[in-house]
Amino acid sequence: MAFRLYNTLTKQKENFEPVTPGKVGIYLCGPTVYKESHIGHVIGPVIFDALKKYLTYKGYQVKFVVNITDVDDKIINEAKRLGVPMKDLAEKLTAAYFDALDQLGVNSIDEFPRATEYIPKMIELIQRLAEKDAAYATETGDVYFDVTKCSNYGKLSHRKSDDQLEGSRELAGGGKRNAADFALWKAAGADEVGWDSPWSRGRPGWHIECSVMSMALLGETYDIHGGGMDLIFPHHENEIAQSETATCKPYVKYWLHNGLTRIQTKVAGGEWKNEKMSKSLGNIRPISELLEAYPPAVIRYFLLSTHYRRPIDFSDQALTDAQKGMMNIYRLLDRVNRLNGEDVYRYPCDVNSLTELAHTDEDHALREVLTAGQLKFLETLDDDFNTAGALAALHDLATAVNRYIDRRQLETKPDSDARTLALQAGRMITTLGRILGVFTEPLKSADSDDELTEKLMALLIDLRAQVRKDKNFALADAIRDKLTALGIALEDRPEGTIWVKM
RNA sequence: GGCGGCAUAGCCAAGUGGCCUAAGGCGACGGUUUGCAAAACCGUUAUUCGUGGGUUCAAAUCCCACUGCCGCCUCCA
Repeated sequence: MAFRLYNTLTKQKENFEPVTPGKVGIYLCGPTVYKESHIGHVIGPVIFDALKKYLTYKGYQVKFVVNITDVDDKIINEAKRLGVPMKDLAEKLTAAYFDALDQLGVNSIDEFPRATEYIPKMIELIQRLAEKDAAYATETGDVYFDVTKCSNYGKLSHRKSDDQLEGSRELAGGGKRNAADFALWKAAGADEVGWDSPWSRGRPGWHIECSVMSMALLGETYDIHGGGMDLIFPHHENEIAQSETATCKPYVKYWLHNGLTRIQTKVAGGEWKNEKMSKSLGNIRPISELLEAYPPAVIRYFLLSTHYRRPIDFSDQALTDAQKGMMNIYRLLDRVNRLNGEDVYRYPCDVNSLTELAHTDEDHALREVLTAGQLKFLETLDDDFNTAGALAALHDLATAVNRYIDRRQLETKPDSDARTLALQAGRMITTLGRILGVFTEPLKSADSDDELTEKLMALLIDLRAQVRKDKNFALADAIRDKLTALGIALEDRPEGTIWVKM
């Protein structure tokens, strides 16, 4: 089956065919760094990081760019409020953003261009527009894009600008030819950061940096541009207008928009409702807070467990449930590791060995389930990158492997080939998971255990084994119950007792 | 006021014309296993997909109306 993606531009799923065969360029709108990043800022990176990994798996050579908007009115105002230079504020917040991405396993982004590094190129683009009379300067030194010079303005958001303007928009700035015209360049106040330009000492408008940086790094026509649904209008609409008017070429082939993160907010009257998380609504949950409360792998899994175009509601309940579900697979992976004294994460599944190792009917049945699961996983992703469906396929596989280990009683009967088959089956799960950046390594808990804890737990388990041997079950159970109260679960398994933190 | 999206079990969530008497997860309830647990496995938990019409041999999936929620039109990932 061909890989299909939903394109906001055409409002339908389309077969994916890159502009240049074999190569894919992806640009994702990154943060404006004026306040700490919240959960909504990482959903795009996680989704598109997974998408790049999938495209790479499919054999494409992918270049993935995420911008950092480090000059903007909001940053200037926030820096003023804090009494720090704009640059320092932007750098500090950018570093925090990078740290969050790193923790979430977002490691496939090739370039993070910063707006301040592309000012000359922005001025160039504005000049190109001015030559075509699509950009005009006002008396105050601001420069606007004239939307009437773009014949298909509104093609992405599917709205006609005339319909929108009835009493809704203030003509901020003044001097505009049309109400829908947007700023390409803004004159700076005396005490504000600014760059010299033919029109005024000033700074770029909001949309220009994405057009310039994406085209500089990916070409004037590239494959995929992503962002949150809230960016469709005006941001992406304006990007298209200014880019295509300047180049007379199609700007982007596939526009992908992810659903917004919602969170419960208490509204006037004391009721709760789910609404978009955004800085201006004041209901943000910083990503740093979340990364302390949950293992980053859980957040990544949670974000991928809903189709990317749907809004996703964040709550502790939802994250806890996701973690529990995810643990099922981690437990299975631990189980095959114990069985083989091997690392299931380290090597990919050796598909040929599945056939070589299969002897009994049970073995062959497992092999068939694995093949079917792999197919389901990949086919599901091919249909508009349905990560939720793909993760379901991994759960099916985990259940099948658990069942296999149970039926073949591998924990009590040493059957080397069967155990290896179970290991390879586990590796099928990690191999597929790796395509989305999940189940790539053992789950790290928020607080790691030190060596002393390990030794003390070994000691307790040893003592408890002794009293169990003596049939002193009351004492053995007391030890277990008290550990449970401390958040530690003991599991008496055929090969011995293991402990896990709950 | 204009434009758009969504509505699937107790909860989360796939599926968007026939393989659906609808994946997967959480929760719940039985059973196997266990000294007892935990974990794992097996089984049960939506004849039905917001409501009402319509199209079709066939609809959760298409069309119309209605209701509710969300988003955009001003900064937003």
